[in-house]
Amino acid sequence: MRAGLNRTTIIEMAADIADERGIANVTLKVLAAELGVKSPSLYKHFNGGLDELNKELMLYGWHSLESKITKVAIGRAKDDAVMAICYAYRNFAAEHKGLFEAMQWYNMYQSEEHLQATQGMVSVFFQVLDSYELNEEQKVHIVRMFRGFLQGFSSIESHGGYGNPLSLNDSFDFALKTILNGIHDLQGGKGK
Amino acid sequence: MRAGLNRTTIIEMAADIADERGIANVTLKVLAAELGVKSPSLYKHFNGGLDELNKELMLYGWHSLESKITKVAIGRAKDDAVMAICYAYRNFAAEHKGLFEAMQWYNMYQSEEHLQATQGMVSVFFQVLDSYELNEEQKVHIVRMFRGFLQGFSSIESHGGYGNPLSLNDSFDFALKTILNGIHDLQGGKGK
DNA sequence: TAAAATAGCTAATATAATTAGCATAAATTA
DNA sequence: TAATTTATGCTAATTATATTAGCTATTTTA
Repeated sequence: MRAGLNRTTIIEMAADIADERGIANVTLKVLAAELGVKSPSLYKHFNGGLDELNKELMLYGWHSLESKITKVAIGRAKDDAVMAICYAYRNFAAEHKGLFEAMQWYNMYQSEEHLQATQGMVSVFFQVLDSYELNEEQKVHIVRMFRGFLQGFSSIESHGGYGNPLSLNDSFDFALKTILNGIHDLQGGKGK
Repeated sequence: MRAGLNRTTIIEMAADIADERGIANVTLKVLAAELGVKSPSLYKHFNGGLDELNKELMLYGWHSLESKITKVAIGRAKDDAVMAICYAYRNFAAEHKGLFEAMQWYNMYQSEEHLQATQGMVSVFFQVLDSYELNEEQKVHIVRMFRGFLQGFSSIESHGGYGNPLSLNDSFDFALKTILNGIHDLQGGKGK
């Protein structure tokens, strides 16, 4: 009997372990045990060992996130679409703490692959921003602002870094409204 | 002859290694070699080994950042102060890539100590926001927004995650202005 | 169904962290 | 200042994980 593993099943298990037991437990030892094989066997699927696996985990995370935000953006436009995307991002980070951590952690090795992985998400943002009257430069600035804010806020929230008892939902909402106001201003007060 | 180490010299060396050779090289082996001792000797200063050292490195980073932004905020008020703080934050992250990474990485273990370490920076923000007419809730939202944005933007920038060739300075500036506009709106258009 | 390729295994090796126990420098105190 | 204590370093041994090498059985394919 063989275990019948492949790259996908292994990566998904790694994501599960990251979320449920923390990123520190994403080791070949733990992973192999969960999959019912011995750790050297994993090299048959990931030649580059743990490094390659972590990189793939990072890519898997960004692709999953892209898929989520693509879905929620369908059938929406303008502020409605932006809000939906941002909430989907934040929810993803909350529901996949370990994976979300891996997504950021493994960008340590800044790579073309990482750029491509986030590009999917960036494209969704750009498409949504097409429903406003903005020039290309403005869109770039706005997308960067959203990405920065979303990653930082989600990361801090996820680690319990916001000490104050005030509602985090309210803060998140406040921030999104603030950015959206900025967008409206650029359009000379045109539609939301 | 003894090496004459203490916790501070060790942590500072760890920060240097993180910045110059990457966080992956912050190991007891490398650290001990740089300090001219053998790795077991470091346990005399850090009972908890590498874990404790990393935690202290994280705290050291936040304290350093706090010190920087406190300095630049002196003698400034309102938008001028906010801009100065934010640029100091971003510059710190750029000048201390490795340390900045450690500051975030080691919040994996969300702890009271981590909350306290960031509290210094939060206090500076609150003090600066006192120069505006805002209620406490608004201030909390705004500080959270800044923290989120600054951490995310700096982190992405630092890892080369913003692919577009457009000026990052302009994007950063755009974002700060957008948030500042939001603050002005809350005050009914009062002073900057 | 024979040959080839694949996916698992065990055994061995490498690297880093950690622990135990020793020695001596430095600091403290009688 | 001598004696004592404590702190800081060392070496040797242990543990944990990643990784490599080489073997075997299963699966796939010609």
